Amino acid sequence: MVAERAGVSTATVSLVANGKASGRVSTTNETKVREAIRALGYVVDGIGSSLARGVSNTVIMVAPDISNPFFATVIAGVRSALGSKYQLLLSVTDAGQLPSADDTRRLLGLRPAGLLVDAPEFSFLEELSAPGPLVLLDAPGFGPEIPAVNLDVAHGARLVAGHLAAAGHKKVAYLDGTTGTATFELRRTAFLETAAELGMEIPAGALAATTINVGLAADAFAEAWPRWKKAGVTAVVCATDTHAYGVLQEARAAGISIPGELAVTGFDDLPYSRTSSPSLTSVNLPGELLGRRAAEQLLRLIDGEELQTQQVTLESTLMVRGSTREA
Amino acid sequence: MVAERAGVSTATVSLVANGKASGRVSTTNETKVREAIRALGYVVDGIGSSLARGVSNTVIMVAPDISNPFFATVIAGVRSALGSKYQLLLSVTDAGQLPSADDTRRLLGLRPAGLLVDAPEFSFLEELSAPGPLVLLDAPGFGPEIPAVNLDVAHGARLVAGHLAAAGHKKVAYLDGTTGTATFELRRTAFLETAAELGMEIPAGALAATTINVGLAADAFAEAWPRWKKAGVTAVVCATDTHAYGVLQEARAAGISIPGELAVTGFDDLPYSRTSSPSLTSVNLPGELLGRRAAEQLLRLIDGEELQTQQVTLESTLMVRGSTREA
DNA sequence: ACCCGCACGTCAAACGCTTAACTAATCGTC
DNA sequence: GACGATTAGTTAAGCGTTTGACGTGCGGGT
Repeated sequence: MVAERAGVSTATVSLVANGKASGRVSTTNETKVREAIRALGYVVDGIGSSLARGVSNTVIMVAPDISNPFFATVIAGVRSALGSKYQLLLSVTDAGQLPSADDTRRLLGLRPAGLLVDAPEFSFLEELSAPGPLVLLDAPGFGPEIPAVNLDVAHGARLVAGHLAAAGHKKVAYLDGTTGTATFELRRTAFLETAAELGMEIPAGALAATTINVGLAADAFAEAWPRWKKAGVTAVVCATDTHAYGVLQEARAAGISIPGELAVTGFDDLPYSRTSSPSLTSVNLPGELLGRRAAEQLLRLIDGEELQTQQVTLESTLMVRGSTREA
Repeated sequence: MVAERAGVSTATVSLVANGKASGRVSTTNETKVREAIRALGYVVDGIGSSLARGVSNTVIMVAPDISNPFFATVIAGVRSALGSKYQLLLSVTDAGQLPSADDTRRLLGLRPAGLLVDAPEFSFLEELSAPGPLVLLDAPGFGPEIPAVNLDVAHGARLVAGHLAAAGHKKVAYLDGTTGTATFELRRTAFLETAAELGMEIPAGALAATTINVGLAADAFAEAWPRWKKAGVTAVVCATDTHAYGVLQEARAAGISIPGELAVTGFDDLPYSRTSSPSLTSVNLPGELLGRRAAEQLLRLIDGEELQTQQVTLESTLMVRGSTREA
């Protein structure tokens, strides 16, 4: 044990190890303790410490969709804001699955200092007895009483509509993502509304949906294009970049000139969109910022502060690239 | 408290909650306890439980590179093998960074039932006093005494060489990944060796390296291609699919016909490789299996079994596609 | 009747740490 | 030189479980 090696009580060791030594421990003893800690490679036992304090120094982030490259940037933001005081742990669910209530309960049993939840749908958190500090990421559609940091995807969708309208497109198609997901609902409705306001038309049948997958999107586009072309569609708006990749690929295979014959837009601005050919016009979502802000809010909650704003919304930006603009 | 509501002691509650009731608790009491548990929404406190048992029911996986889509499949495998007995938690490091020794120590302070480490380099684990059950993923170059599940990337590289030789390629270029990383070293040396054995030549200057990034790979290829072409190179082997995407993109931009004028191969078989155009010949690595096997080994270690094989190596397969074969 | 074993429960120690409360010693201050 | 204030350090009471050691009845065998 560290205590005996340094010739002090465990209380003193605890004080030193937690940096609460000033005014309680003499410098001589402090160095002795540090010395012993180093020599023995002692690390404060997180379990014991958590039990005594009633809470761990862990922040748990629940995420459903780890394969999304966007997610990595969110994590980076979270980490940078969290610093070294709290240890970030990720709990992932199977792809596309929502976190199970059971799993979540067990997570709470670990007594995290705070919880970050990045799940589009999440029905049961409210039921949980004492959730403790909690911040939702990119989860619109929850009450304003629950702290969240959201992305203004509706705004992004309006930017896309504005951009295409300004470029003179009259008839456009929309390739939707998984229906029923909040973010995709927002993207679609905002786009359709704004398009209508700006005098653009979405011909009958020019709205298709598919799950997120390059190949499926390519198929969906291949199937729909003859109809769309006949209807006079000159631009296709994709609910996510992944869809757009499929469209680009299929369009190239079919010899459709982009953006000459058909303009294509994406959403999410995944890394590949910068370098694809043609490069993809897309709505950039500030992932790193999303993570950072969420973690900052969480830290405030952990410190017992009142949040001046429960709901934070981050703007998205339109990155205009080759798929909608001649080079 | 559950105990008083059911009119029993906490000991009895513990027995029931852990399924150790048979032979110790009467059925009447057991149902009473279960009833109380349900009514109160009681969940065993992980912290208290971990302290008492000396170990938590958590498996921690350390991973450096969460943005790699390959990683998601590994996770899926781990989860499926782990089942619901252990809770999987991920500890990610900043992109490209190795886990810091300090972080790792703190993780051990959480008393995980086991540790899964997916880091190409990891110098200090051996120093850690009592690491407990530990399995390394895809970390060749560690001693055979430390349990690991590895991917036979060398075999994959040989398959690539064989495939190209059989297709009649005489002069090939190699676009390497970050040098110094174990997996890339293995890929390169295995490829170069086999290529030589099979009578293929890597002309001087036909070996370039770049970090993993589509754009950088494209640049590197653009810069090197005139030389390579002059040297008679008819195929370029990429150390990772990401590089290959850059090459494909640049080649298309430059009007190089693939695979007619130049064959391209990748490595990792990322999801996009199936659907790119042309589709990419690549070495498929069994990510899901990697995760599953590693978790299975870990479970054995946790149960105190001896491993019959400390080191497991999983075969990779060559997926021959359009980038090396006319359709 | 008596003893044994069995089924059912509870006790209480232990896990490793934190922290309020307390003691002891030192130091000014009047 | 006595007293409060300050500083340094310890004691011990938890935190919420788990689990081996103990009862305590009760039925069966002799």
